[in-house]
Amino acid sequence: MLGVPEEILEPLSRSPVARDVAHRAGVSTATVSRVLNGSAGVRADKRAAVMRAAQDLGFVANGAARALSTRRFMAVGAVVPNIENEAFVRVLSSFQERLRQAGYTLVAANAGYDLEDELREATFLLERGVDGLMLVGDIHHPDLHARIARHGIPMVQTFSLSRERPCVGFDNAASAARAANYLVDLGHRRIGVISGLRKDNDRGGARVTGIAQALEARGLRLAPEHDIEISYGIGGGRDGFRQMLAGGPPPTAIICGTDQIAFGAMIEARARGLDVPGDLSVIGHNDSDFAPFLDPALTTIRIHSAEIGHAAGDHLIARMQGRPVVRLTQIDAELILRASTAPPRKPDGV
Amino acid sequence: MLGVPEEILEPLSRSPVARDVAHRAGVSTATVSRVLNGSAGVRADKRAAVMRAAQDLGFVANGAARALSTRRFMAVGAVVPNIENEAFVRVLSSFQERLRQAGYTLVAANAGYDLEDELREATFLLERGVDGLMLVGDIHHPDLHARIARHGIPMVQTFSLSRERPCVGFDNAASAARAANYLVDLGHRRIGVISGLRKDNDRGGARVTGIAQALEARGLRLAPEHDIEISYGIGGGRDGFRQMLAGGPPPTAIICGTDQIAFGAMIEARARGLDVPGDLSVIGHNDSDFAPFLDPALTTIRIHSAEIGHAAGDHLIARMQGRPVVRLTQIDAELILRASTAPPRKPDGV
DNA sequence: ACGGTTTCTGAAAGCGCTTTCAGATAGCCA
DNA sequence: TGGCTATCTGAAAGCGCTTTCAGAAACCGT
Repeated sequence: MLGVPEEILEPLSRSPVARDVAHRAGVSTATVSRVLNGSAGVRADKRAAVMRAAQDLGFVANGAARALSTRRFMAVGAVVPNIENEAFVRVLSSFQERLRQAGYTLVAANAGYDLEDELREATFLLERGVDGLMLVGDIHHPDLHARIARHGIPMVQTFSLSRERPCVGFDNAASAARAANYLVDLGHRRIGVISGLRKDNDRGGARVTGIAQALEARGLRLAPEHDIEISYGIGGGRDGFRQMLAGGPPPTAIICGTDQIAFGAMIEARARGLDVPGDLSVIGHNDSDFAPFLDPALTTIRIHSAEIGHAAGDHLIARMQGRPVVRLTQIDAELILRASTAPPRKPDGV
Repeated sequence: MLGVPEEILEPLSRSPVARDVAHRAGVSTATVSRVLNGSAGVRADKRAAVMRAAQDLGFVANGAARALSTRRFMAVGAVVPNIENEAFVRVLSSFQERLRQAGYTLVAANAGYDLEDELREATFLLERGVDGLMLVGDIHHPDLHARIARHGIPMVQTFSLSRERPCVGFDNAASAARAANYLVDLGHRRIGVISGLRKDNDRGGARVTGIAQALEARGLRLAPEHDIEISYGIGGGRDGFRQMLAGGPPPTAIICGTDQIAFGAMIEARARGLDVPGDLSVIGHNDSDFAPFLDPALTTIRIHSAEIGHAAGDHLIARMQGRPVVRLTQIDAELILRASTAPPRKPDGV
């Protein structure tokens, strides 16, 4: 009573091919193809017969044969540094949404912040025959662009802007600088940074640079002991803040590379009896779903991931279809003010 | 000085094919193929010549042609309910790891907890020619299995166990029941549940059922007003707990469908002046990365996502290679005890 | 140095689809 | 109804690779 055993359909000799449909409908494979695709100019009765036959047989065109014949695979690849990172997942998700609408499949790969690995994964996708490629950031293996070019497919890079390559992103330095300026405006003078690993990661690097420059422009500086680099995560945030406190006079405000890091830093601050935002203002990055629910709610730089994904998708689709595109799409990040930032308790003279 | 313009490689006539390599190496395409693949029995000098030529030309075999010829696509599909859900991402990630090692590509799709959409996405992957398919859960569109069978490819379902289909997962009901029993052992008598949407989601449903049965076995019951269904997320957890409090005497403990929900419920509890775990014990699901860092640290049911992904990958690879496999792999979830659970402050008589 | 093996190698036949090209049909006007 | 154009349709030629099959080359023992 639990339904037919699975094997009943299994040995179905071989899946039907276009010729089977053609036979059954009494037409040629050419007509079958015409009906199932472009469908231009096939007489109504034949069309119906083909549809019917295809239906009956449960015909599904063989993708490889089609790809070989049309020389288009209808798939695009994406290589992201970390598929478990919320921001990238959101981009992939919205990217896929667009692609799917246009009939493309997304094939995503994970490169783990390593240039060699990224090259390997991208090559793998290229071999598979993807029709386009999405990359993250502006730092890649020296061979990567040549390989992509050799395949003659379009690529777009996301998150960072670039003069040289088509891109969809924002100015990491500028938006981090905005956060820094906001803190300075509030009266903070000793401002720290806890970022994730910056090696081969232009986003992280640009953010710190942006902050340092903003501070300098205001006559302040990012002290080396307040510039901490950790591996991502809540635990990293705790460690990072602990480390920062070990290095001289504590900052009155910190900017963190992710909301997870900010969360960790806040936990550590509380454990040390520091009040947020009274003793320490905290700013995160990404506006993760939990950010508004922290105590206090986290001020953060919101990256419009969904829009980046959509724009990257639109860009690639347009190019694959030979339509004109703009090379650079800027989607600015936004500073979301919440309760984790406030003027320092006793304004520091410089 | 910024490097050569991008166009320099772009119009590279056409990417090299096996015949070009063959020419250059002075052999036939058959030999090229032999060298680049199975490589059995080709004289060393010819082999070297072919390698050399392939290298020089930057030859990359056309995947579609290869797939068409071998009738194997070297890709497997996965359809998950929500690609932004941590648990699924972790499974995909470890699943991909295994596949990648075996030379397969993972193509993942998002079905959004809707059976029709799942069918659509799976069909899409099937059309693409995937050699295997991973699904989540035990509830699917009635046509789905027939379609998969028609393609003659193996599939494996994850997270839920099944008598009828190959699967890798755990007994959702049993592990939730274990959590319930633990709470009862602590002395709790009024236990509530906040789960995500259960429609077309056997995992969620099984968990609640498991809890209800466990309570009944101990002479208790899951009161309808303590059985709340919400859409996932922290906000949902807050709403859910609020709703629960509105329905009569409050529970002294709750089990939540995810750690996010638990987080939300804890926030709401605190907002209402309830102490966790003094007034309310909370158990989550998944052991998300933030769980140990909540205040108090969250007791939760840890799902060994990485192991599920690995096992599912191994299973599929074995079947695609025609090796024997076990149909059912059980990877039990584990109750991780932390600080969010404790005996109720004043033990309730039943 | 020769026949018999054994090892290599290339020609050619697909894999299943799309698409061109020319022939077959249908449609139209006088 | 005949001739001409406009539509449809099928045969056949690929797409670029793998793989079979049979012939060529290399190797062996005597």
